[in-house]
Amino acid sequence: MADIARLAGVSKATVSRALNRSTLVSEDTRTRILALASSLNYTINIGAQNLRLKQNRTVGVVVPYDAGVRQELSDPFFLSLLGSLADALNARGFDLLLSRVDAEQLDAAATPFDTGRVAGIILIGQWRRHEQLNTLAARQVPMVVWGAQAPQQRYVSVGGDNASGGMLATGHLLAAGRRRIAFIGDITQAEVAQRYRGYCQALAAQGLAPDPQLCVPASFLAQDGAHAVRQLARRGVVYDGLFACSDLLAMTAINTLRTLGREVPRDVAVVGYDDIALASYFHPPLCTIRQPVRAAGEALVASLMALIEGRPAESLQLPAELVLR
Amino acid sequence: MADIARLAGVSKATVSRALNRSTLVSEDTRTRILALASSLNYTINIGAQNLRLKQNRTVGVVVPYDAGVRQELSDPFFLSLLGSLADALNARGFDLLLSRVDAEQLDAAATPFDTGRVAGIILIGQWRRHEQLNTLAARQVPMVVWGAQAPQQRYVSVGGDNASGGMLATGHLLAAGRRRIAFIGDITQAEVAQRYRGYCQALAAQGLAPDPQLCVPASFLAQDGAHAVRQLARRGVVYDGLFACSDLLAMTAINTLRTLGREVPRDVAVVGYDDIALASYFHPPLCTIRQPVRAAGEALVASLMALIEGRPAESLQLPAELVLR
DNA sequence: CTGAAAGCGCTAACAC
DNA sequence: GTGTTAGCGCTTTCAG
Repeated sequence: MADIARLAGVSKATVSRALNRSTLVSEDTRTRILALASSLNYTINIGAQNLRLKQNRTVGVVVPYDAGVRQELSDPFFLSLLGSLADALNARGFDLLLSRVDAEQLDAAATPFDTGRVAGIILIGQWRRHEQLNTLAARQVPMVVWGAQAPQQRYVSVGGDNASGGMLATGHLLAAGRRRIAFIGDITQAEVAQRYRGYCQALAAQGLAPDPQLCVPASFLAQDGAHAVRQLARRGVVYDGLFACSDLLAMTAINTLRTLGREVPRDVAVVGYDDIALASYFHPPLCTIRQPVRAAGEALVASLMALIEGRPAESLQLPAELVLR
Repeated sequence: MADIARLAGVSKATVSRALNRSTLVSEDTRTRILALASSLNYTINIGAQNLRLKQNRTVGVVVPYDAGVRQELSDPFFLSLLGSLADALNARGFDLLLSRVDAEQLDAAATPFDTGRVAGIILIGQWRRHEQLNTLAARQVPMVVWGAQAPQQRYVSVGGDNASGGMLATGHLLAAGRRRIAFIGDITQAEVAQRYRGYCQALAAQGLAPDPQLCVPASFLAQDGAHAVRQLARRGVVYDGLFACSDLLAMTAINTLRTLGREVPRDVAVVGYDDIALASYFHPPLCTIRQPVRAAGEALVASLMALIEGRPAESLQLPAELVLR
């Protein structure tokens, strides 16, 4: 900026004003400065500007990883959520700083905030240790979390309506005449637990009780769909419907059912969750519960903006929708 | 930092030294300052530190979008590449700033660099306008691009070996006895053009000539796989093999073949490209060309680090690998 | 309308 | 060992 000032024969102050389109600078000095700046590919240094203005137009998006697995960022649902966050932030003139933290050390998620890198944090992905989030919130870290609402939660969350999703999925299978419906998912995860609750409610509405033999634990790793189906086979339990808590689980489950000689949907009807892009290309057509990714990104960003500006923000549940295929 | 200094009864300089683990500070003042800082959740403000040190440990990852479609960031291959970039950068203590630019305005990709936000740029995704990249490179923007090597390119690129990938895919189909092999892909894209070249070479090795009737244009949008298969049907052209330039195209192509009453792989054998996670769960099993995502992220970051540190960096091609399923 | 000067939070000579 | 001071690139009073 000093260079531009020298070349234009004015002071740094005038250059600053011209570049910020202040009205306190004459028409022709402004155009002269602007021309000079663009010819030199000069742009205001945001770091210095932030320092001076004590502002910050960057948001941190944090995705936890399992220290053990150290797997790639690979869940299609979270990946597409990330894309929608990028768009929602860009639209508001915010940058997105992506970082990954150990799922057990969630307090590390606040580092980019503590170091002044970002104005707030959006947390997406899977983890447990909810109490660490409360600790962060107590520290006044502006933060919005994707996921289920916990009973004692002191932070703002945005999530899908998992209970309703579970009901829709199970209700659809029941409506198709299925009566023995298996459930695949990790019910120690809050979101999955809510889907399981919806599952139980839908069964109860038909006067059916959930059979614990039909509930199989599974992580969000795709291959667990295969494990779960084999587990059901080992248990020797009879079933004609299957509700999988992600589309990836549903797909591997379907392939495994096929290798076990069971035809989908004739022998076992399957419903997945998320409605990832690939669900519509799968064969047989995969019926699923859509999570509104676009709206989710928007809502997460809108809530975070409120927190950053000191306005209150409510936790939110977005509607789940049954996609028939 | 001033607060900490006051509370510890020392100067800001001492606090700075203690926090940076300088040896010029006595053992017990250091521990006292460190304790104070952590109890207050205080961390050095990176923005101010960067300004003072004229350094920057952030890298910009830029993903172009089509202004028309304004689609979500959704290509599974680029998404997983993004994940591997996040890991590779994190491992080096760098942050990742994600931004999206209009594919027609690639010069905007340099904005985060011009504004001093990032030390360099990694560009992934699809675009045309290669000449804009040369312009950026001429401006000395440290930049590494994922993709094909162009003849007159003045920037550093890292990409897969597309010619070899095309040969492997086609060679596999030929080895399976297929002789009429369709090609689906947008050969105006440099990477796809190279795959097409590999396709032609593999055919030539068997004394076959490529039939233009068998080459169908398609974008990377998944549904184009369906369009392409219908196009082939309209042309009334006979084929028993199909090489699709992405797994998504292959999957929609397969589903469309099925609706047209053609069985895969009996009537038409199919090979895809990328080896995205879902390829292994697809039915029928999808044979594909693997792009080494992990190595790609590493290589992109390593090359960018070289450029940032003023070392030379060579453009690079990573080996393609045939995945049989 | 424009310039001089102070200061955002930090670090690195240079003193002591 | 520790403190003083100048300055990274910017904005913004306050004077002119």
